[in-house]
Formats: sequence, structure tokens, C-alpha cells
Amino acid sequence: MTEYRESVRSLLKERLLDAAYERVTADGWDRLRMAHIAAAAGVSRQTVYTEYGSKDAIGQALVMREVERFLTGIGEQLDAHPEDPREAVRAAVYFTLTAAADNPLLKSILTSSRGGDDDLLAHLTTRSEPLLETASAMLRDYAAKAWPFIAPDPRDLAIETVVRLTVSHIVQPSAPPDVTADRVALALARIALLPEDREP
Amino acid sequence: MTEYRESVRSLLKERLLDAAYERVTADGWDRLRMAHIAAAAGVSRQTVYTEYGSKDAIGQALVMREVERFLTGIGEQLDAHPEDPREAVRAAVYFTLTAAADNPLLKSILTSSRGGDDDLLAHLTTRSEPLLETASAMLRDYAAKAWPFIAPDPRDLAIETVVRLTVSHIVQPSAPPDVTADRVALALARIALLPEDREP
DNA sequence: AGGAACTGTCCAGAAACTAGACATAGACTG
DNA sequence: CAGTCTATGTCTAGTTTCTGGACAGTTCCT
Repeated sequence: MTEYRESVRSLLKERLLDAAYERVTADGWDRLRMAHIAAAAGVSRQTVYTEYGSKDAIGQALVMREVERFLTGIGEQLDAHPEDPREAVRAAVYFTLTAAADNPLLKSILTSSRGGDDDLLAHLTTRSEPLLETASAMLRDYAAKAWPFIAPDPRDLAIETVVRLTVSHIVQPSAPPDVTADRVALALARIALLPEDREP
Repeated sequence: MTEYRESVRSLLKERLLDAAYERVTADGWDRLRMAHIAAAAGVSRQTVYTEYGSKDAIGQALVMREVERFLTGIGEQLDAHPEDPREAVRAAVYFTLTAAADNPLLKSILTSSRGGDDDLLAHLTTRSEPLLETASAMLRDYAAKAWPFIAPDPRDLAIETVVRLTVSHIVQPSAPPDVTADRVALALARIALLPEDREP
């Protein structure tokens, strides 16, 4: 009989993240106080610590929630081009890069002062393993189902490459989104769409 | 610091009503047990009683929630015909009657065995004061804002008449919705749209 | 009459939230 | 460089909310 309690917990977690999100995008991560989050969510500071053990954990959750939202949009982009992995990836990368440029949280992360190891940027760089693993896993599964004609090994390598390249370009763009999307899609094609990569 | 607690309470209330709704539309009000509601919502039976003091109160809340939903749709219909009260009312009544005919809860109420004084049908008939007052109040305010050129007294009378006629036709239709809507709109016009009803 | 099933009430115990105090650490200031 | 300020994270006693089992009263069925 815990189903109700779980939904209350997730309501609380969402409220806390919503509160954190609002202040982060307005003021920046370093000016965000645990007490602010608690007050904005209408809860005691202790409850924030009970739910997320630390401020850092909230940052992690904030980033991961945004990742999940991106992945939803990415899935829609991929679905728009069945049977054509290269075009699907091009569209998905383009969507990701343009959405990232407009995203309030990402803008805040990328423009805020690079403080220490516990700032939000770290979740995209030195501590990006959860992000990369979540995104890669989701896309690996997608690719396995949608593109079974590609051999598994090059397919998985291509996915990881696309994910890492895309994150890299979010953090440090080198060209406009359309150009980058083309180039990442080309990388995919070279890694996994050659004739010898076809499943026998 | 009660804002959070209130949102948890309303989450709970919604869950309970959702659970009740599902079983009422499937099985009927008389076969619905408080224990079912509790179990489906994932809480104890006591919690149901703490939130809604009785089974009857749940029935009331169930009906009133549906009324609120209807009023939302009705508002949209009215908005579609600014400056033309008669046509606005005709559209709103038509919408209400057709939506009522498709509504699972209303279908269940109107087809279930008429048990005692505590069944759901009573909330539309012998104990319909909350329904009528809620709907009339909302529409009175709407009319006062949207149709200030009608004198208050005939305007309020027309609103109450339209509300009561509509409820009456939901419970006991006498003609197809389009015919009824025309007739109710005509009643409105006769009560409140004569030249002498114009605000000086 | 007796039993079964349900509503509504009561209460002791468990779980979750609150609020205040406190240890610790880094930043700022005179 | 000592002292103050401010924040994070921990601890704990007290309150509110939910749980679950028992029970009285009612209705229906047999």
C-alpha cells in the first residue's frame, strides 16, 4: 500500500525541482540556497534534505530531468524519419542543439561562473557519466529496434559517438546547429552505415 | 507553511474521485464500496473518511467535479458568440445536452437503479441546490460581464431559467438536443432580450 | 431469527513533515 | 589574521497525517 505515498513523493520531488529551476534560471546556481527551495516549495528545509541528500544531488536531478525532457523530443524527431538513420540523427541533433540554445537551464549553466566541482556545469563535463549513460541507453534501445539491419557493434559505437559529440557541441559549439547536425550525421553514416555494417 | 500540504490534499482528493469515478461508471453507484475507493487510490479506508466524511459526500463531490468540467466547456461555447446572447446560449445548451448524453458518469447516474435518497441522481433532482447555485453563479457573473446591456433583473431570471431548463432536459429529455437548445434560447430571448429589458 | 456485508467511528501505532539547535567550512572585513 | 557572517548538512523532539484493526449500528438475504 505504497502507491499513494510514492505519488506524493514524486509530487514533492517535482515541486522541489520546479522551485530550484526557477531560482537557478533567474539567479544562478551559486546564489541558490537550500532554504529558498524549501520555502518556494512550501516545505521545511529538513524535508529537502530528506528527499535529496544534498544540494549537489538537486543539481544532478535538475540536469537529469532536463535530459529526460530532451530525450522525449529527440524520440519524436527520430520517429519522423523511420527507415533513414542518417536523416533521423541529423534531425535529432539539430533539434537538440537548437533547443539547447533556447533552454533556460542550459543557458544558466553555460553562462554562470564556473565555480568548483559542485556546480551544474560539471554534470555536463567532468561528471557527465549519468547523462551519457541515460542518453546512450535510451538511444541504443531505440536504434536496436528501429534499425535492426545495422550490426550491433558499429551501431552501438555510432550511438555513443553521436551522444558524446552532441553534448560536446552543446557545451562548446563550433558551427551553427545545421552544420553541426550534418557533420554528426555524417559521422554516424561513416561509422555504421557502410555496406559491410549491414546485418547478414 | 501549508501550501504544500494543501496540494497533497488535493492530490489525494483527486485520486479518490478518480477511483470512485472509474468504479461508478463501470459498476454503478450502489455497487461501489468505500473499501474499493480506498484500495484503488492506495490509501486506507479511514483516510477516505477523513477526507470526505461519508459516501454521500463523495457522490456530491463526484457530481460537482463533473459540473465544473461542464462549466469550462460551456464557457468556451459562450465565448464563441460574443455580443449575441441568444446564439451563445443556444450553443451552450446544445453543447451541454450532447456532452451530457455522452458522459459516462451521467449515463451511469441516469440508468442506474433509483435507490434511495442517497443515490447520485438526487444530486441532479431533489438535492440539486449546490449544482444549480454553482452553475447559476458562474453564468450570472459571465452574463453580467458579457451582456451589460441587459437589465440585471431579467438577466438573472433568464440565467436561472436556462440553467434549470437545461438540467431538467438532461434528466428527462423531451426532444433532440438541437430542438431543445433552440427552445431554451427562445425562452432566454423572451425573458431578457425584449426592447424594454435594455439597460437605460 | 441469524448471518453476511457495509457504513461510519474509534484508537493506538507508524510514517512523514516541522522547527529549532548545532557542528563545520568558506568568504568577507576591520 | 582573528572575528563575523552565511551557508551546508546533521540531529532531535514534537506535530500532523496515514494505517490497520476492532466495533457498533443498519440493511438485506435466507
